[in-house]
Amino acid sequence: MITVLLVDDEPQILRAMSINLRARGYRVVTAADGTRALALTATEHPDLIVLDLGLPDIDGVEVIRRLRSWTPVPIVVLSGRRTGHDKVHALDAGADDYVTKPFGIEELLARMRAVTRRHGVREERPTVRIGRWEVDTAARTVRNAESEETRHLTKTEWHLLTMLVTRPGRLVAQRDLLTEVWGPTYVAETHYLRQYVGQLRRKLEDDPARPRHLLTEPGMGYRFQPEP
Amino acid sequence: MITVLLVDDEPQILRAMSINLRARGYRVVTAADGTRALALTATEHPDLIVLDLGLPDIDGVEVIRRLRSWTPVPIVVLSGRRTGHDKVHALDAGADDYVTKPFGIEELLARMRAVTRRHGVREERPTVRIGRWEVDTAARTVRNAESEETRHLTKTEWHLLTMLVTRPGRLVAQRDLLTEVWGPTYVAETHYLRQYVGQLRRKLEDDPARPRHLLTEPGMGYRFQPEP
DNA sequence: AGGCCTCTTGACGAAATCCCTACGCCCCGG
DNA sequence: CCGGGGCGTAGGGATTTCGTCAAGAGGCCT
Repeated sequence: MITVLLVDDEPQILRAMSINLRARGYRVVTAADGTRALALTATEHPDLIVLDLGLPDIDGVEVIRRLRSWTPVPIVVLSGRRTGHDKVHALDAGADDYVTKPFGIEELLARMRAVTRRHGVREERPTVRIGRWEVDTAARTVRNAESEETRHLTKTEWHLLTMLVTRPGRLVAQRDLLTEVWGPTYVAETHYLRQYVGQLRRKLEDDPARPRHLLTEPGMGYRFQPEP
Repeated sequence: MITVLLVDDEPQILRAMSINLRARGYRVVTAADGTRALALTATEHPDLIVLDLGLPDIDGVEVIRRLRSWTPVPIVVLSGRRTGHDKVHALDAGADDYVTKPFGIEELLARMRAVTRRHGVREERPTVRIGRWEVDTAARTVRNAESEETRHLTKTEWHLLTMLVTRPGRLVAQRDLLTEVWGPTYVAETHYLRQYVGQLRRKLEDDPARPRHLLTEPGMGYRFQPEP
């Protein structure tokens, strides 16, 4: 699992971005100022740092400089200022890429992927095997381990599947699945689960009628059983 | 262990919810007003806050706002008011989820699980040993400590077993088991207990006829005896 | 508008679980 | 010796829950 250190002085932004990144399978550590950012980089060894330049204690560019004195960890900079100066200074100091606010989460994710790839961060994607299929919940792809065959999953199918595979071996209660995927008003609609689990089995299980990885626990919920 | 800060101005509710949450393995800290809630958040570093909006000193939404100025800790809001305004204000201020009174404990627990999960709070596994079996009541798994063998328990079996293993070494009265698992109208149906305890023994005890961990206390109830 | 994809909803046989009855055992006191 | 209370085991019918087919509803792109 890839660890990202998020550095921003606004708690709301930290919160929103954390939720998004965790949903994509990243492990997220947050810091609200430069001091903590430097400390956490040392203790948590993040694979990637996403850094807002406007920090309360230390100037963002200075943070980059201090990091670069001892670690080559990739750094993606965020900044609200549109002037190019920041960008130049940040890149000079050793940042790897730069995103200007306001930005879409997809843009940030794309930059993060690009930077980690360039740095050869162990492409240890949070990929999961279901039979002969390789499921990458971060990239949202399913492809056959041998051939180049791929499977397409819909948004709802991904949501449901992610809920299951991120808790390998654990029972996930029907209630949890329904509230998370369809919303709290759907807690009683268990037939949605049957419907969509059935679809996932048809797309991913070798023998959909005898599932080996997407298991039913009658009356309780479902369980993703990883390969032994 | 996950620490939950419970904030509510009614002592009975605090007490009832504390008991329930502790039985599920949470560590619980309580506060009866906003001032204490803010102070305890700083000193106890809870992993999750469950907050009633109607507080005697500070408005609940204001409490959320003050918390959010410095911490991204997940917040689940409780409110008796049915109007949507509260909900919107609370979520705007930075709450993560919302439960309207009256609510079932299961619903609250589901929301708590969803929120802590989204925030990447790591849930420890209260795993219990019964002979050569390792029982994980959170994941709902039973697996052999040496081999990869597993045992499957049904919903009712899990319910009953959880009641026993969460009170290690203590006698659990027949009436308590029946009330909790089958409901208050079944307090006289002691043969259900014999039936299901028998099934659990066959699945978990080395010698079901001579149980060493799921013990009968004739006329009173049953007791889970942990390994020495 | 038309077609495609996805989500929602209904219906029904199949499977798993639960509920319930029956029966035998042990211990104890009458 | 007998009978009763409490316990453990077995088995089958009843009920709930599940899987799947099928089709309608709604959104989005062409």
